[in-house]
Amino acid sequence: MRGRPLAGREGGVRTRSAAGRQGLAGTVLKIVWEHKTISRAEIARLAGRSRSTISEVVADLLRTGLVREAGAGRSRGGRRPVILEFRDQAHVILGVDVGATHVSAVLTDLRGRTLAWRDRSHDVRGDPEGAVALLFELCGDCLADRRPQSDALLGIGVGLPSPVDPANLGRMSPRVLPAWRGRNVFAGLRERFGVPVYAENDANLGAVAEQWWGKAAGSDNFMYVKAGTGVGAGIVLGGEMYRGAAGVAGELGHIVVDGSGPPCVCGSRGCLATFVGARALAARAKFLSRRYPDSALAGTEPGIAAIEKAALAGDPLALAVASEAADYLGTALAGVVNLMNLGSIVVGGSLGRLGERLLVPLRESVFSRTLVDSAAACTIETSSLGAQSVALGAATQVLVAALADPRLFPGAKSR
Amino acid sequence: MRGRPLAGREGGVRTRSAAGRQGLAGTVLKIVWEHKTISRAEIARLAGRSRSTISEVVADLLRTGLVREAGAGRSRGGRRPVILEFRDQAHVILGVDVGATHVSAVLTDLRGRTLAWRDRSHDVRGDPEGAVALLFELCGDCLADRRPQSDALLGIGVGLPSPVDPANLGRMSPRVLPAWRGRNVFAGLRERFGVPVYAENDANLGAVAEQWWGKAAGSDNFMYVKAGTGVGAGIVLGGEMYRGAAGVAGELGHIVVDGSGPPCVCGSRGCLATFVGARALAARAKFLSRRYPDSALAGTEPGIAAIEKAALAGDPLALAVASEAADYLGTALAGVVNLMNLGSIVVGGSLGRLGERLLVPLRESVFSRTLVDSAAACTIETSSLGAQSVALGAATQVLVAALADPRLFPGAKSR
DNA sequence: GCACTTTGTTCGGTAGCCGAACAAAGTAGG
DNA sequence: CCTACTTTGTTCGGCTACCGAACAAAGTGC
Repeated sequence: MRGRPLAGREGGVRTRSAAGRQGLAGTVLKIVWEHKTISRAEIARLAGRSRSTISEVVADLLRTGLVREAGAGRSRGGRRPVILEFRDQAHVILGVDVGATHVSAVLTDLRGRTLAWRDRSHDVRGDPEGAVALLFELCGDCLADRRPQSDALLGIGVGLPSPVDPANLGRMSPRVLPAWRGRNVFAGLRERFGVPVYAENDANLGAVAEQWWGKAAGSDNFMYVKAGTGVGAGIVLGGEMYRGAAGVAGELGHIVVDGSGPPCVCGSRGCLATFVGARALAARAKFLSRRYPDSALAGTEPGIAAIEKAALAGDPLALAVASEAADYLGTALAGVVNLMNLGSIVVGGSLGRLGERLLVPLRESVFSRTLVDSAAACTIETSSLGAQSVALGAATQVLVAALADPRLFPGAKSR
Repeated sequence: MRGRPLAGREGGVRTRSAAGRQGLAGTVLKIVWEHKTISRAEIARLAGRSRSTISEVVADLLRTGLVREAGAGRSRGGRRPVILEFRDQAHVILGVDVGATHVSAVLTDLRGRTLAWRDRSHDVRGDPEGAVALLFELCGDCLADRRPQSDALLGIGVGLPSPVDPANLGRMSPRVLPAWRGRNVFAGLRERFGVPVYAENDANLGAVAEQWWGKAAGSDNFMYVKAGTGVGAGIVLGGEMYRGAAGVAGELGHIVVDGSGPPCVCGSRGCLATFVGARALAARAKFLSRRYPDSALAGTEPGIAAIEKAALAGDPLALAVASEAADYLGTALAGVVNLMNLGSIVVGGSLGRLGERLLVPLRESVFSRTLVDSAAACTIETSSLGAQSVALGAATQVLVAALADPRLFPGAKSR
């Protein structure tokens, strides 16, 4: 949004949405998707185009099978409108989540509904070859699950625990999965299943999932925090994924929250990651266990999963660890909220699964440190999408691309 | 940039710039402006349009007087091109900077060159009525300075030390200048000078100035830090000004840099503002003066201006204060660089005027705390625009709007 | 001198969208 | 039930912005 002159010679009053790649067809398709059922006249009003134009575009969409006519709607004082309906089942999408220690895949329809789901533990870094085989296997399994077998596959989305340059998928950053370098996994997927493949960073996909199906719906400027093994973030600004100058934006873990804290791998001291990473939480739990001899965790070597479970059961030691983590996380997030004036923050990953037990101390920590304008604009929630979050986001990015450009749907006229 | 399918059905290969408000005319005008001199054929290649189309648009632009033909250029192996030239002197722009304790105005041509400059100290909050009168006076003075009197005024930009909602100038946030509420200063300016008026937050305008005329030129994701009385920032992401969910983004001063530091007005402890604000620096200088009895500042009650002057003269006490401030500022910026993966940071305000004396410790502080990918992508500089920075940015925002939509130029055909 | 480029213009054509007009199908008020 | 007015969706002529082919003018390089 640029500044406007007071002496504004107003341009068109119409709300022409910033069309996606394929202009009007994409705009209209997205409107139908959003409303599920809608008439041509209503689309024309929303898109700011004439009814005649919309009629033409809709005729194209009807031919793709994505949209169908479904009887007459209620009159608004004149002829009854013909209701158009988005066909959620017209295609299916595969979403794959490759983590550090697991591979999972989800099959969804065009409304993000889960049709099949597979999750398998695997040491991805230790056995990258096996991970690729597993990835193909899970995809095949999910596809075998769908009933009529006839729903065409629209595409495959892949989430990776690494920065991804979407413009340059062929050459992946070798940082996280060195063994994947060279062997182009994505090209393999594309050939095997005969559909486009999209890849993206996992935290970014968590953000996409929240934006479309979760707590961030309707928020244009928000951050998804993935607090698991490490602390990462997916940032959506102005409704678009923000990647930064080199595509590595989202390193939330290296914001300083205590200048005199322990040293961090990044070279600084007291980084957030030294307080809320999985290893830090485990160490802290062990340290505190003397004070909580009754805790279920006392005397054990608790992992992140054990702490999560204990906290959900109300274990005081686990809650103390979570509360401390929330305070540190909140300190970092407060700075971000002040600087970026975010509309919402959604916390996912293991910490996010604690729900209210995390949110109460977290909100307290953030809002006690933010300026009133920024605080008022920002809501803080935990994710409700669970372990499928990243895979769901991976599927969603395929949906996003196809809604913006209906030509990507198999069977759509290509020009 | 959205993710792209590997199986890309490539669309147009052309580089159609994301046209501004007025489509092709704006795109072409901006290209001419950027190249200063350029041929029609070259424009066609850059804009990804046919030569016939560009010829037509250029014919329109020639009529506005913004562009003129200036002889023949060098042949590239065929007929010699007709060189088009952007007329920097076709119009002038007024930029106004209303600070807490001063009002200044600059008159520029369309290349950002200063044609006139006025700066006056004034207690704006204490005497808002007087500030408005002063503002009108300085604008009039600047306009009286131009030689031929014939260059038409294009518009007036105003910078304010307060969040500004550019979509809603009539009602300003009453936070900073309560007395300005109601009396619509902008409407007054518009009527007096008969041109559009644009307003914007001062830190944002500093960023605009750096983006167009300063150290951030060419950077799409950068932050301008205004370290003066307070610590604010103007953030440009994806080439566009970032405002946040409620238009108040940029509060850099309330990032925590020391969890056990002194309490801050925002409710937190150890905020950046408690270490590098004008008041904090003065207090710190006083405290340290015992250790530096030889310092020019010892025994005085140094203000921010005195510290700045002493530091530039090499005074050890002032340098120590600056160095400490740089360390704290760097801690906060490191977090931002990690999270946002910025391409560059430009420091302005009083701290920025210290140049290398600030940059050496600041860069050390930032880069010792950032991950290699983020550090490699980011350059850190001090502003070279000096006190005119905000006023220059204010003028520039008018230029930006007009280049994007040539209809805003007086004399341009309105359709 | 000749073959080949490049530039800028002219001109017919097209895609995308609009608006007027219209028939179909409704509502609301007497 | 009849009349006046709405709303919907389609048809159709037309406009705007742009393209591409063709061309003349003006160059280069061998």
